[in-house]
Amino acid sequence: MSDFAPTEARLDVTRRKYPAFPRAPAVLVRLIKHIYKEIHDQANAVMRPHGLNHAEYNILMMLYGAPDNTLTPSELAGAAGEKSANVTRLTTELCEMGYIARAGSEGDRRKVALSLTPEGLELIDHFLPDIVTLLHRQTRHLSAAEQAQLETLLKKMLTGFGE
Amino acid sequence: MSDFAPTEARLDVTRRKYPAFPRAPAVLVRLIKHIYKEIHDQANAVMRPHGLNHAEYNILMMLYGAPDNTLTPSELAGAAGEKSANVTRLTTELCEMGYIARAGSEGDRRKVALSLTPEGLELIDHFLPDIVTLLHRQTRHLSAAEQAQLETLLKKMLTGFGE
DNA sequence: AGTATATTATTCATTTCTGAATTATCAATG
DNA sequence: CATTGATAATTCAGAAATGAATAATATACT
Repeated sequence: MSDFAPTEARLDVTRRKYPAFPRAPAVLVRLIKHIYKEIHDQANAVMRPHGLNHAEYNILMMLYGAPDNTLTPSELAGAAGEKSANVTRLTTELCEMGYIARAGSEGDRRKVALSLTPEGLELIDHFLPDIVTLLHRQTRHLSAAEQAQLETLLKKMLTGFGE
Repeated sequence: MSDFAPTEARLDVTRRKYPAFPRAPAVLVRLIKHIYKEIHDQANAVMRPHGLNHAEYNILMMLYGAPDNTLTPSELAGAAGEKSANVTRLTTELCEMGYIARAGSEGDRRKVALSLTPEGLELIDHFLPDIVTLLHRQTRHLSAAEQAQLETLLKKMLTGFGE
């Protein structure tokens, strides 16, 4: 599942037909796609026994990391990398499950405050060990130095992605 | 759209509450998620005028890079990182659009051969300039050396991801 | 104050994806 | 050659995500 050689071979074929196709950027994009899909699938598998999926896990963790365990839907969208329409759906479901609560914001009445409930916090404590294991597994081939280096490079890549 | 500082802040909060949460792996995973989502959105936007989405683009490019412009559905699933059920749907649609063709495989009658049609090849030639531009834009902050380094590290991360 | 512009969140129809069967073929073994 | 177990592709129902439109509130400007 992790043999990247065929991808390289395909890229060579592509470049023979279309020499302007930039090898390194294309490899990077394909690698990131493959890694993301694995991360996504594995997170889904780990979270399933807890009754959640990857997206819901992310929403909860963004709130867990927020001051006061509270964010607005649009902050949550940015933090979790979800479209706002999707955040509405996900948070509505999480509300129904009792893990987060919705409240109007006093300062700006357009805004909505989404907060973890005690049940949500309890759930997080319950699944975090599995996630920690998963994170270690997903990075186990990289030394601490390599992780730091990779972090630097990915941040650089992300810089100004939207312009 | 590319300010990663809030993510780091959230991670610090998380680690104060739950010290075992591994900082570097979590950052890497979140970075990859963010970059992938950007890549996905931008590819969707670029391909839309051509009547395709990111997934369909990928399917076509995997065939473009294959010997004889032909792959089986399961090869395609591995190459494009899509679930096989999804490959069936995507390729059926691409067949209906006339960009690829389905044929039974002679050697093994369980297999199906999916090939680019001349129309498919023509379409690819037509959209590739836009994709090349996009790929350069997405990696423009990285030097050639950095791209090579990043490639090495991502490959290392991907190694044995599935075990 | 009144009007135009921007932001926030949601809704809705549609598209896209997933996981769990199901069907068909192949390969190996007794 | 009959049976068992793997592999390939598809189907299907349900889940998840998207883009475009809407409603409500806020901000800036004249």
